[in-house]
Amino acid sequence: MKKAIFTQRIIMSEELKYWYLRDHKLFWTLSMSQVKQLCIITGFKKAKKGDVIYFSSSEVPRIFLLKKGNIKIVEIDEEGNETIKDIIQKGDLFGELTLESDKNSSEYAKALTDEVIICSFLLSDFENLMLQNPNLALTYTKFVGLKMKRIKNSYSNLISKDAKTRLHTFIKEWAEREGKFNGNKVSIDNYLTQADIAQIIGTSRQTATQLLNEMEEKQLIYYSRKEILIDDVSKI
Amino acid sequence: MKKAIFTQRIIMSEELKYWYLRDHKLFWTLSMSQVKQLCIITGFKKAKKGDVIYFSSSEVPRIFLLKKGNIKIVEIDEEGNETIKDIIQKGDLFGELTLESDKNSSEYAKALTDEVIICSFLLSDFENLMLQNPNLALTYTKFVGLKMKRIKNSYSNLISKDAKTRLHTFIKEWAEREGKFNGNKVSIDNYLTQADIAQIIGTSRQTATQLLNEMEEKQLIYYSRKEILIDDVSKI
DNA sequence: TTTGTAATGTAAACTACCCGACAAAACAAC
DNA sequence: GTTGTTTTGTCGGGTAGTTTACATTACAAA
Repeated sequence: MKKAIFTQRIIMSEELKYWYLRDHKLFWTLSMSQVKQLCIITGFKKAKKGDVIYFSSSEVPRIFLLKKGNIKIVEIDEEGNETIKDIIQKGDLFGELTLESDKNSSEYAKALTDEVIICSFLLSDFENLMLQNPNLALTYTKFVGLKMKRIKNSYSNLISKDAKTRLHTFIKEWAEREGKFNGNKVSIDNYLTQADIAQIIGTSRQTATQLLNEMEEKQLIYYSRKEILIDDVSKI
Repeated sequence: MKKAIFTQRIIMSEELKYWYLRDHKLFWTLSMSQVKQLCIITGFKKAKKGDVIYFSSSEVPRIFLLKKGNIKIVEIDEEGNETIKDIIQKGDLFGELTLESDKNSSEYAKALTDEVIICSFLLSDFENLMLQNPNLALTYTKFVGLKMKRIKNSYSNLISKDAKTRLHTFIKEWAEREGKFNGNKVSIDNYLTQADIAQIIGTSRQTATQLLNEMEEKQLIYYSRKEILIDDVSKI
């Protein structure tokens, strides 16, 4: 099950790092020098599909920014059961969004796609920058707030609906977030296994498989390991 | 089912309003004049148990602060099914945490306790103040972040665990947040019905009742409409 | 091309939980 | 007190979904 853990730190010129950060909406309001202030201690990590990425809690608290690819945040309990806590997509911030480090959590990230680029900076630096630049704080808050709203929605979706509805809403939302549209047809780049999907919608792998096949029989979707094709999103 | 809707706007001296706001951690960093800036347009509302409080979406977006009591935020879907979206406690901020108004949601709040005092101010004023006072921005960000973490936890708890575990974790967290401790014994001021609890942990009322009685048989808790007594929190 | 591993498919037994229905108890209003 | 309403208690029948267990297929590495 477990694969070799391998994450690589990339050596990068200051200039390049700068653009990586500047690229993100959150940092548009910052001046050149302010971004550089963050960059100095910025670490970049690259990972490949299946790689495990730890945010060792012993280190100084950091904020992460996913530049490329997709990762999942999972938590392991005493019995070794994986629980998916979050799916992070390109452009998302993650880590200590509370701006407070939390020691006793056994969370780690796992790369879902082949090319994953993570960029991180020190929490303290980020805080200082927020104090200097209130606009950054405002934007950041909106980011967190938006994310929260999303989570709350899937949350209430989860508790009240049955597995089928949950799968349908999940696929729909996924399509809306990441799908390439072509009229009503959508293609999604599928970096999740059926087991992953099952975990996300809170059901067993077997049920997820059954439901996906059922959707395929009804010609609603075409499922493969590489991509998911949706014939007509409005029908889902 | 529905009770008369009745919320009362209280006329208050500037001074008193000022202290209501200043009282909250979030506003400690603000100067006298800055708080007054918010206060000018601040509205206070008082409600009694069972009262429904609307945040009419037609109005200007606001941020709310619950000064006293407990309320629940519920959403009604097409078929009239209530879904509990949040339980707000004394001191909590709620409303548009995203700092963006959302028109098409049919949410409203319902008072759970007898004396509920809500204080609100305009979103735009708050944003301006955040820009003027970076420290406020930082504190606010931490607030939102913390809330997010809580939601995420209950979320992953909900999808992976069975009803019994969910109830246990809920009671435990409730005790930790609001209980009056006395060694390992805790007493919780119970403002929720078993139906409420069932909704929160995502199960049917009957199952919740069964599980609560089971816990009582095992001497883990003593349940009544007024309060919940826990013999030993560590055993839950 | 073979071989190993991860992902998907399928089926049957079992069970936690939902739902309907009704009774009893608790509380509030009169 | 009496009466009305909300909350809590209890019992089965039905079922969606879990679990175990194994087969098959896809894919990458040697």
